[in-house]
Amino acid sequence: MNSPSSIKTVDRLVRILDCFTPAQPAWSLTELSTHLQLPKSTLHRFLVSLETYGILHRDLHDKRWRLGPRLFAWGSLAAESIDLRRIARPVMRDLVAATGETVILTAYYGQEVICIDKVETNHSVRMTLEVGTRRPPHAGASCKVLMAYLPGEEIRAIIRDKGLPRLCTNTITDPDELLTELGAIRERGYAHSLEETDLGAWGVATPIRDWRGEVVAAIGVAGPTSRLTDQLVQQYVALCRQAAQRISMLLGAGIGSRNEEQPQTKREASK
Amino acid sequence: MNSPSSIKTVDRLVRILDCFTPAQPAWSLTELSTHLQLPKSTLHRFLVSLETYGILHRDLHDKRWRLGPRLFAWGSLAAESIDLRRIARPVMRDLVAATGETVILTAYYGQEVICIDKVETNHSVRMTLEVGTRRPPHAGASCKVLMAYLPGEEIRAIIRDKGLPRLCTNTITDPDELLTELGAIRERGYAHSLEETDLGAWGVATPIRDWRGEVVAAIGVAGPTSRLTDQLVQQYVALCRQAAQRISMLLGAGIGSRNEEQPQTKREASK
DNA sequence: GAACAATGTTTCATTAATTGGAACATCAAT
DNA sequence: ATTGATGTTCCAATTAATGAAACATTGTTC
Repeated sequence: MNSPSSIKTVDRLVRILDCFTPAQPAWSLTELSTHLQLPKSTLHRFLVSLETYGILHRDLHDKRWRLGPRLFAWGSLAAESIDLRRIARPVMRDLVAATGETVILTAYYGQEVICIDKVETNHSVRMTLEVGTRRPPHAGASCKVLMAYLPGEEIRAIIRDKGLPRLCTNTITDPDELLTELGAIRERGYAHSLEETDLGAWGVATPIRDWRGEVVAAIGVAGPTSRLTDQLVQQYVALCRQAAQRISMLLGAGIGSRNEEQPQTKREASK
Repeated sequence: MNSPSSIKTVDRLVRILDCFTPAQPAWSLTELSTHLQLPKSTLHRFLVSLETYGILHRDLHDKRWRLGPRLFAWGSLAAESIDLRRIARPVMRDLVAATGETVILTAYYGQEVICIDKVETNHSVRMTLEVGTRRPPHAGASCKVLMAYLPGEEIRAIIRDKGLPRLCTNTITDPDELLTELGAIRERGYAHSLEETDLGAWGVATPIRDWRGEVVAAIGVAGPTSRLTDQLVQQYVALCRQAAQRISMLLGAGIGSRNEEQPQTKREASK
């Protein structure tokens, strides 16, 4: 869950803030104290300190602690740093229109896959994944495709550190089986999944590359099994791949030797 | 800018993270070091520590530091705690449709006004304010209306701590003038502004109240002066007020004596 | 391509800040 | 009024953060 960093106070801070999840977004002091195995006095000092800056917020109504507006502000700013979103959004909208299913944009960070953006379909029965949600990398199409293009070292680290917990009926829990699957994904250039993360859900996903050809994100289509047929899957894979390529292109991928030849050439000719 | 809290490391952390703004979203170690007057070694330890958790992110391309994905994740979660957004959104959309101008939802926190949500109009010339942006409370319709309903103590504190910096031609920079204006806003029940924050921009705003009758947010309409006429302003004020009332109603306001029976003893901070 | 300059990283003795047990305060329920 | 639970403050012990300086890396100039 948490590897130690160079500043212990930061470690604690992260441990505290990470307790706030969609499942439990509000905590009382005592609850947190027992959950984190931290003395109430220490925790209390942290909470009050964090409240000073609006990082946490004590609800006047139920007297519980929640994530505060400062995090909201920082988070919004962090989102702007990801200009990938701005670039990908129109393409994602097109993909939703073409497939009639929810489209998600994901990236890998720190042994987790985070949902950067989503565009939902209008179908009343639809796949939904909240923006900002983090998931383990071994289950689901978007997760697997991102994992597939990590360095082998990193893949082994994930399996070692996080294990392969079963999230749903078809989650791959055997390391060897997963490695084989990741190899297959690299070969095919896309990943698909069926009930690996949620019952009644399927997904396909393809990698997005930056100007260096590095996989920096994934775009995925996901929906309920009720609308699933084999032909559709192949169609969706093709559309998804096109979308990924369009985004990659916008990120400067495939311009060829544009950045390969530059290093020698000095632009400072006027000097 | 920063009042001391009970944990110094948290103070530093906030000071560091607050350097990342829309104006300067990326910093190098040396830049930050000189800006914050912190030794490079100390700062370096912080940055590396924060990177461990994805709170900051070192861009591989330009080697600069930016806000990281974990803040994005926490921010998204913090946004969910503000269920005001979910409630207000449909009303905001209606208001955009009725006025043809951008509508913003704002709240007061820690001597600042933060933009919680926005719905933009389709006009090519339009008012835009990014979600998550923080502004001083003394200029602009939304800001002023939120300020107007703060306790007098808090209003004085803002003027004392932050001053009244001039942001645009019509910014109110005189304390007495501002207090008079805030009184007028309370009497009228809405605020309006013309070029107080941005050249060529106007705005009107009305307060949103929760089930206790407390002002918890503001809804505002804003646009370019090119589309402004006096009749329109009055029309927009009426529409804006209706919208605020609809949202307040949805928050449980005006259900009658539900919470009115509580004695009017305000829990003044008896410190 | 050697020398230089600028930026980034590590080390470690000194110093200051965090810690947490325990005492105290507040609140709700009976 | 009494009890129990939750929240808040205190302070001596000890740990953890500090930052000057040495070191390493990267990029630029001649």
